[in-house]
Amino acid sequence: MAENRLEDAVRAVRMHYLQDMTMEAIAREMGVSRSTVSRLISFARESGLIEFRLHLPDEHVPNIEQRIGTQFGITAHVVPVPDTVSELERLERTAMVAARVLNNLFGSDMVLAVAWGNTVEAISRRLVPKTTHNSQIVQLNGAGSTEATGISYASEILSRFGKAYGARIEQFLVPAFFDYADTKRALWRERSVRRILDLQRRADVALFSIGSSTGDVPSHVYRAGYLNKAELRTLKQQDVAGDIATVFFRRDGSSTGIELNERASGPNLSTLKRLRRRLCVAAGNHKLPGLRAALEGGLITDLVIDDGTARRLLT
Amino acid sequence: MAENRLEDAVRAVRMHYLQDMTMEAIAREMGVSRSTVSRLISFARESGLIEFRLHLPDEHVPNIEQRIGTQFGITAHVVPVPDTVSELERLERTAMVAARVLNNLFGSDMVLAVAWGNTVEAISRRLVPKTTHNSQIVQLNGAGSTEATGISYASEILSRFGKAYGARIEQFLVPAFFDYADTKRALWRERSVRRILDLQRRADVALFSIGSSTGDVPSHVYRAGYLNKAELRTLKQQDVAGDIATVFFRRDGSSTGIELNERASGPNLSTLKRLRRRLCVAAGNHKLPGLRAALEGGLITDLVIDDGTARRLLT
DNA sequence: AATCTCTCTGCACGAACGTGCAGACATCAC
DNA sequence: GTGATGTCTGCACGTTCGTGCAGAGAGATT
Repeated sequence: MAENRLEDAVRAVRMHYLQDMTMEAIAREMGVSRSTVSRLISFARESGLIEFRLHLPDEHVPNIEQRIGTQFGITAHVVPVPDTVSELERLERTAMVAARVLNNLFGSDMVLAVAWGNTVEAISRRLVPKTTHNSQIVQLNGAGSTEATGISYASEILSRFGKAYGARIEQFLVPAFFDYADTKRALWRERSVRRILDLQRRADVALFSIGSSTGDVPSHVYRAGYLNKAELRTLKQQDVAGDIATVFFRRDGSSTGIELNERASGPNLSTLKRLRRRLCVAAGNHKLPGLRAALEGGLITDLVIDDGTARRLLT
Repeated sequence: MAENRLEDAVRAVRMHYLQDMTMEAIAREMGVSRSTVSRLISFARESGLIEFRLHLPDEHVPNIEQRIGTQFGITAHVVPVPDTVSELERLERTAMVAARVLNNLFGSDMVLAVAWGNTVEAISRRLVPKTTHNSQIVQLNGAGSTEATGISYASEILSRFGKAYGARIEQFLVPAFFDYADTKRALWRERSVRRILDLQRRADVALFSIGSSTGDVPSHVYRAGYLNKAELRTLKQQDVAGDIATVFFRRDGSSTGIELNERASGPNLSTLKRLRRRLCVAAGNHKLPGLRAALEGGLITDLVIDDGTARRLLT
């Protein structure tokens, strides 16, 4: 029966979307009730069996996207969200679009490196399944903290990606930040760790957001358990604008001389920049300073951003 | 205003299909009525702004398609249609799918050669617009007859294609069949005609159905005004199974020695076979003998066919 | 200025759709 | 055999959507 369900779904979807038939008519032809057809079609949508693809006649790409694209040399996807909605809904809706954009970038025989945090978590809940072969998901930075809640959180995110793409997942079982740079250097020599590092370097697509200390929902790493007050103060003194996967950078996109990076588990920025596609998802104005800096540093190749933040980015 | 309409449509479509919002909610955000949103979205669908793409997890391609595909070495699209519906509806629904399949084959910088007839006419009415650049549509065979109704019929079909793709169209202003082979040979030397012939030879995609003398709706060329009774009798004697664009062939796909082909306006089969993609659309059992022959002769690379006919094809 | 014509919008109604619920049926444990 | 458990289906209801119609507004015509 289970295989039949999928075939039925294909049949129903074809009739509905490709032949413009009503579910009623499809039900009659398939000899089931209309509700069953409705359910088959929902099932098909949820399992990514059908994709809605937008064909913009080039000259009609919304000009915010065009302007962001040309100004920063990236591909931009602007998510229409009115300024009135809550930060949370803005994030959710941006995440939903990001999930679909990701589907166009990631596929068989590829490696996807994912950071973790509020934004990526939201995306992980909205992923549209897509069957791939021989692909892998690798965690981009460690999640261990003094409170130890981060690990299961990160691994849950990761497993959602694995499930959606039918891919093998590789956790990165190290703390987000080390207390001693020496420990990191030592660990980085271990073969188990090097295997992960190597996979990260070979990633075809990296997915991340921008970490920021401000905003209603500050990024995880700026909250208790990861960094202490002294460290946070130091970051501020060094004019840090944001971070990607625990690696900090300044307004001009540079990261040299920021001591904390020596103890961070994420990839240094020059390593990151070697990856082919670097998909950044940024929702909310509090991401702006960090986003500007990341764009300045050329850390991003593809951007999903909400409407309001996009407009402010251009001013 | 006109440009705004398109942008609004894009916005609405994105919210509806990519963010799963109801039209009600979209209307609120855009400050218009729900009906306007509904109309914007219909408009977007009709103008091909949004495409519904089916992702089959490979191993789940309906096995009729798979079997036809491997048995004949082609790509098959089987249109689910119950056996109970009328021939007419079967044709309409097959045509609708064919129009979408064509959109995947044809694009910018390409030449499309179209035959004309009941099937292609139905397709022309269902075309999904798609903007292309520097592409051309060329008529594959002449339409003139002793009754002279065919020309405007064929040119209307052609212009629909041109409109849908924003492409230049080239009519082929010659009769479907010549009375004297000499006339054809003479005309084929004319530069105006050679320009068309050359375009046909350079076509990237050819679109045609199979002509057949049987069935409720026999193909145009088998009806009055094109061939007389003696000619039809001769075809029968020579064991002709069908035709593509006025060029006849036998059960084994061969066409040598069929005298009428010397006087036909369509491309001879070896010329046709040089084209990269040859999309055949066949709806209805009466097309079966001709279709088998065409497949036998390797004249087809892509096939859109209704379910019932597909099943019979495999037996 | 008055009138006509064309296009676009919201309203209102009927058609199409999604989903909680309860019954049917299969599977498994004991 | 009996009951527990889980999955699937159709029904019925509330929601969401498409569309004929009539009014509003913008040019064009006289």
